[in-house]
Amino acid sequence: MYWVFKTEPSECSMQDIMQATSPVLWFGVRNYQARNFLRDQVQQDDLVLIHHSSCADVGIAGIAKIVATGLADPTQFEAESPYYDAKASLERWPWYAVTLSPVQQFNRILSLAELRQQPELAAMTLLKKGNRLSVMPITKEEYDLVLFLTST
DNA sequence: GCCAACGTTGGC
DNA sequence: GCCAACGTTGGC
Repeated sequence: MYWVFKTEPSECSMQDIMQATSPVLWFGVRNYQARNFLRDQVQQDDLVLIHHSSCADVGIAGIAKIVATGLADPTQFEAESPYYDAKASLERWPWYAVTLSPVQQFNRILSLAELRQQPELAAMTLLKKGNRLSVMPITKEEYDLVLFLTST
């Protein structure tokens, strides 16, 4: 499948994924709908558009590939972490993480305004007003069109 | 910094 | 189980 992951570049940027020497752990999802996608549908070798959010240059920065799925997000067990969840135990934990390897960093950030100019992308969850999901499925057609835009 | 939109909480 | 109040997200 194809996905968009929302990430704050101050935590995990496309550059971080590019420069890492081993797969990067992508963690911090604390929304049940996004968690369910991550747990139940994200599969090894799926391709992911990496969207930078809450930053100066908002938009899609590149592509990563899923390496491992079904991992426990370690931060849910770390009391000092902002992602700590007191209800999580080693026997029973709610929050999942995956690892990512780089595929390609785009030569520019594709802004939301630019994506919105494409009528074929209007159905993308990422472009919906008020959307807060950090893990969103997209169609192959949407994925291919985003890739095409980076070549224009 | 503003504010719309959404998820979560908690009183009843 | 409803729903108002509250907190958070996130683009602008």
